[in-house]
Amino acid sequence: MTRNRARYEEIAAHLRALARELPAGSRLPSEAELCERFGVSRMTARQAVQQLVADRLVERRRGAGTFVAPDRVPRLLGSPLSFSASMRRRGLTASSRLIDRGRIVPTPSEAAALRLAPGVGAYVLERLRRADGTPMAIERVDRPREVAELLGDDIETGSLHDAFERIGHTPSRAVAHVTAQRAPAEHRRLLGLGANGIVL
Amino acid sequence: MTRNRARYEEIAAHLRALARELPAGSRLPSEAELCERFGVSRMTARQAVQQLVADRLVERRRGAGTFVAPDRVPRLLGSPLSFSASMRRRGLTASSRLIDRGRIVPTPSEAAALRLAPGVGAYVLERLRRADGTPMAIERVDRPREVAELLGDDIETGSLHDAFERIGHTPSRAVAHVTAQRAPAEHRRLLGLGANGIVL
DNA sequence: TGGGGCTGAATGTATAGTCATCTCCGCGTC
DNA sequence: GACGCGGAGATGACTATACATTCAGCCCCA
Repeated sequence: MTRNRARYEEIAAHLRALARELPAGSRLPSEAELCERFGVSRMTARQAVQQLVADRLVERRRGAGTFVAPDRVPRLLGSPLSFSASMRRRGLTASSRLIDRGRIVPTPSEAAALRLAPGVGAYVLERLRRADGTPMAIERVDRPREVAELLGDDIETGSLHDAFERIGHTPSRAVAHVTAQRAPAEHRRLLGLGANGIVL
Repeated sequence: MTRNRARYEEIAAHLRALARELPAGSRLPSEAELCERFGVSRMTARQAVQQLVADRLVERRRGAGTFVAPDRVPRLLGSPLSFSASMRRRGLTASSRLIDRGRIVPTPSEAAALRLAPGVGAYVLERLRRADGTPMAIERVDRPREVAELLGDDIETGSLHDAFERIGHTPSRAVAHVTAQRAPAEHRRLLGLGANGIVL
């Protein structure tokens, strides 16, 4: 009577709880420790850990141990924040075509959304993302200064997410926007977005 | 000299290729067949298959076999298209709070984006999505008629993705929109969006 | 002809190892 | 004090096996 839950599910639940209450980077119990604590074989403990790895809650470093994954929010919301990485995982080749880039003067309402003073120019970057040639998404990034440091980078095929991390801005929270619409200031207040928050 | 690729990676690559060229629902080789063909033990073959399962490229049915997963595009782009399911997988409780809903008369440009005749009203649905109480995303759906059939549903906590599927519209492609901006008609042409395509 | 049970096939769970490879850290040497 | 080597510990890859559970289809009997 194993009832409804397999042993490894039980262990995985225990680890999930740990991973949620421990700060990012904390070390989790090793496979050997789990074996002893739960009285299972190593493959069973391993299966539990791998479930968390698949969910990106945890990272394993060979020879070192198992650690709570950093930047949990972007991983939580999933792939669009890192299109390239997501496609790579699936064995597809991510590519992108630059549709447009340059400088615009935003309309007053756009300026408000970007927290810019009216009349100040903004940089625009717009790309068509493809997975093995099939168009999947359009990305458009409007950023006051940061994009300037990206213009000229290897943007045709690269990952915006990585690029943003290189210059020290990790996307924090995301606003998923079904059907295009401006995100009013009210939304950002509800989400507690900081000035560096990138809005999706 | 295993070189750079583990046996199970090799098998996984082979299966990925199969899964991509076969139509959805096709049966893939069983674990036993993979064992024989690649000369590995069952646990190794299994590891390869489970990699594809984690990527949602494949579904396994106990007692039946392994099959190419249906509706590949929404799964491909990941979670925001199905927030509830994504959170469930991570052991979190997805909830949502209705921010606003009702009828609006879109501005001319909004009407164009929705492919509506000017002056015709549209239904708006706007929700704050939370994972275990932490606000994660704002969803806003503008649809001419379909949303009407959702108003009154169990929308406070439910899944939009599921709801859309119930009434026969499966989200097809997605436009990921970094920083809020309207998606001009040009974008949808580039992506080849149909009238039922839901824009993210 | 219809229903029911049997059975083979397939996946799910779990055990108990082996060998490889990597990382971290301490200890000894220079 | 700096450097390097080595060992302990950790994950990665893989094997061989056993039993449980579920599904689907076939055959037989009524």
